[in-house]
Amino acid sequence: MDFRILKQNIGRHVAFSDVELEAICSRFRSRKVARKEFLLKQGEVCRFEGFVTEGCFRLFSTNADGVEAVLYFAARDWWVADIDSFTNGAPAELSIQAIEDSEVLFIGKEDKERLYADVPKVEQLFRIMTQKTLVALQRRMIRNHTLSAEERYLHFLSAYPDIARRLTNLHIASYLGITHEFVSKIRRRLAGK
Amino acid sequence: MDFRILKQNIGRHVAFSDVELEAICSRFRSRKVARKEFLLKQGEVCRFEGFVTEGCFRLFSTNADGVEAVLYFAARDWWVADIDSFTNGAPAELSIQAIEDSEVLFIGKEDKERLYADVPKVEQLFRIMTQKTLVALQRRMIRNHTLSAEERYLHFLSAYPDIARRLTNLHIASYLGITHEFVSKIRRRLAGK
DNA sequence: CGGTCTCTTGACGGAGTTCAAAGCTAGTGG
DNA sequence: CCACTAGCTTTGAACTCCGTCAAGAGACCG
Repeated sequence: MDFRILKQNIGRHVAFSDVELEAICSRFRSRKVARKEFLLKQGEVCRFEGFVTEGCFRLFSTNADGVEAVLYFAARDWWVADIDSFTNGAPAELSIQAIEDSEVLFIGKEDKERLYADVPKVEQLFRIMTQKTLVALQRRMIRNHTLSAEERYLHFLSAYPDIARRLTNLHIASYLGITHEFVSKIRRRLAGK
Repeated sequence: MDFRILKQNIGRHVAFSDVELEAICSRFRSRKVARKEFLLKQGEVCRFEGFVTEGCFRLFSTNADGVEAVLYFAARDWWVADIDSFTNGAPAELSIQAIEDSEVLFIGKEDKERLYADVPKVEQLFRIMTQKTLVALQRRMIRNHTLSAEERYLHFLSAYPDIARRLTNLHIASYLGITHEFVSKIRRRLAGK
């Protein structure tokens, strides 16, 4: 049970005392997830928020035709959840699947409520984290509207080199919103330089 | 100075007493903004969060080639700000321009800090609002990866009919990430049905 | 080995862009 | 009330980027 990464992650957003950090961590439980195993399946209710301490996940949505769209990848130091489903009990629009053998620290709804009560500053923590996530997604949205597939591919590689190295073209394509065949063609073009 | 809309908007997310609502509203100031006027220009620091009570704005980013990408439109009952610039003082990546003669209630950083101190539940309010915005943007990201331009156009019309009616094809195109000529061609296709 | 999954390649097609021209408003000032 | 302009919309032809389909070549794992 390695809570150091979680503490560092939290400390990057809001300053907590050691006592508070312990109080926060004590609400989380650890869980191992095997490669290809699902933490959450679209349509279920998401009963946790998770923090990845090892491995890597993909969060994706499957449409009526069975086509998957990856919303993002979550390696060590990332959070995973279907926010709307977790907070409102709605059926999840996302599936969360391990790409590698992984390990997650997770917290349920009741424990999170108690956490808000025990350590009020946690409210601020999640506000700030959500805000940063929103800003990052806004930037990505704008990139998607102004960059070509090749530029988006290069940006992804340079922004997340450690994650990209572990992914198949299929996954990267699904994240970029293009076909894996075209990813292959982009790679060839780039190789010839 | 019509604070009713603001109170209703806030009340939809978190329950406040009348006293608290007054305390919140007292921190906001009203301002009229003429059509085509800028509330914020890319590169400046965003010194406010705004709530639109009348009219309509566009929030967009201009890239090195001068191409504009609309992030979203904000009519009555929407919030406007460059979040990252407002909270961290970074140069804004967004411009905010009035599309019509408009009216905004805005709050500066110091007043917002005081508000957090006066009414702690406001922290929760902004966490929840940010969360809902994030979820909506996640859904839009997935739609952009799975729907065609025509489907995205139709979705926009049905999701925001009142806003869409007031926009030019140029604005809609920039929001959808396509050219305004193609919007025109989509409309023709749809008319022939 | 043998099967499954991934990557590459190519021919073809279609969705969306670019560029240029012309017609349509709607506001503006005389 | 008309004339003028500036901005918006439409249209078409040529072009590009990217998707689809199909096939084959690795690569990995039991």
